[in-house]
Amino acid sequence: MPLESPRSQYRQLADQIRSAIESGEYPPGSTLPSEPEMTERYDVSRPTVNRAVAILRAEGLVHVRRGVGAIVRELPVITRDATSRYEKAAREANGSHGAFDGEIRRHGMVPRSDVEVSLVTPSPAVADALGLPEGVPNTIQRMRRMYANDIPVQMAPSYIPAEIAEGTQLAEADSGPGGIVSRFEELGYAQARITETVRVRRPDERERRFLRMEDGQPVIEIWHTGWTTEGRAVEVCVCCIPAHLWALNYGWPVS
Amino acid sequence: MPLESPRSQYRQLADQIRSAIESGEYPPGSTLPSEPEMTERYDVSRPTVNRAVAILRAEGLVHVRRGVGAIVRELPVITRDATSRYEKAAREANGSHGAFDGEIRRHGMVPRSDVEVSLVTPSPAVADALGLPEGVPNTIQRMRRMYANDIPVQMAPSYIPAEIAEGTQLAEADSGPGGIVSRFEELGYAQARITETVRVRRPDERERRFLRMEDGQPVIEIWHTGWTTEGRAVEVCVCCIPAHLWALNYGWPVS
DNA sequence: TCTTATTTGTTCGTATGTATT
DNA sequence: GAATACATACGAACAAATAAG
Repeated sequence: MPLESPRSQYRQLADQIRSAIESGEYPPGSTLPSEPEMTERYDVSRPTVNRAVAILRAEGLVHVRRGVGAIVRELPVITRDATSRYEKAAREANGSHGAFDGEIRRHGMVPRSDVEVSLVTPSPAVADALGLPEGVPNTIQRMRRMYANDIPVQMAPSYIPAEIAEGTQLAEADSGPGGIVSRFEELGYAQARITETVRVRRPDERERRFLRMEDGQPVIEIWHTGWTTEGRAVEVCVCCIPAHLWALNYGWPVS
Repeated sequence: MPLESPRSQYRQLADQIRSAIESGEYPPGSTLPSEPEMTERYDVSRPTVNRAVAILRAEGLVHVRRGVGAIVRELPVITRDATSRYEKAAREANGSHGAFDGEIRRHGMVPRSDVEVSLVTPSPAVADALGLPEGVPNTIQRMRRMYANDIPVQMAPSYIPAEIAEGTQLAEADSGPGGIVSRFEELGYAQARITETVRVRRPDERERRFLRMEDGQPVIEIWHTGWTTEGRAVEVCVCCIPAHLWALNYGWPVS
């Protein structure tokens, strides 16, 4: 590979492979040529090839497994419509259990999710968001792990004051039709206002492993808070999703 | 450095340096020890040190200049409050020209922005978003480059149908008090509803250079659309910001 | 189950180039 | 111009995961 000075070889190689992927030469599910093969084909060293592939990994374009190779990813971009996902119609459409189900079904994929419910001592940040005292086991955690076509796409622990949730379906794994938002309504804690804070960061090891994320790939973290008309925060959800898989939609009236 | 097998040396080293930064051992503005120095101190090869530093760069923690070293960044996280930034009060507070000015001032920093106005043929995506025919120079582009304390923090070209903007202050570099949203109001195209789509991606070369971004660092791209009560899209803004510098806030009533 | 070939992950030592001071 | 510091690249080697027999 002839090297044009301003652009490094590994970057040029990454560009070339990316083009090949986008042109369909390497379709989703196929593997790229092995590193030794590309070493020869492009006349560069193996570390250089490895570094080029690392770029594509960080972009979410390929998915590498040792002993197998670099597999081209299918890239179903999932749209999360924040505004409509908390409307009753969207939550209960097609018999969906909550917003996520409808979201994935709309993209023609099959949703699945696990929920683990437990009584926990919330982190200071969560306690603060809920207006609860710190360091006390006063919160129900609903740890949801979500999949689309069996691919992990979201990890989202929700936190609810135990005072509200205990003894109700909010503290059960199956939250029933319409998801927990519908349960809040029935319990007299209808969510009247939503706020969300969006940040991009690197995943921690646990998240990286669960979401099967490549090195260098960022996640989007959404702190989602549901408020009653009285201004009480009744639910905080810390949603963690692979950045390359999702697009977020928001819409609101200008007052 | 003794190597624990499951975690690579360069990752361990990155962790160590990160901790040192967070503990204040290397305060913002200071430089890390040089690579040869760390090579010796941690007893690893220089490429390994380089790779560890690359992680910190991608995280936005340090900023590397050849011939100088790795400089620890100050990390002022700027909050972009999407809901309130289009309210008149916020836009015109402190004599601010538009939402951005107020946003930066609120963080105790000094805002500055350049605007270049030109008549352009919009990309298909922009034309589509505005409901205009493609391939025709029918759009006013307001290319804004924004700075906080003279650090580039945002690149945001706005697109307005030429039919609306031409001959008005919308087509001038200085959009006047309250920013262009106020001008739309005066022209009878008050924005009644906002939609935003958020995506995370790698910056292109131009963006990377302007925003002084390190290798591997993602940007947030926000497609912002302003709609009139009649449902006409009168403004599309493609906002590009370094992901590590910003947090986005949204809030809306549940209907 | 064990073995072997394949493939990627990581690291080293070394060398050269380029930007800055 | 010289010294310093990072950027990139090569070749080699061994480790670890996987697949096939």
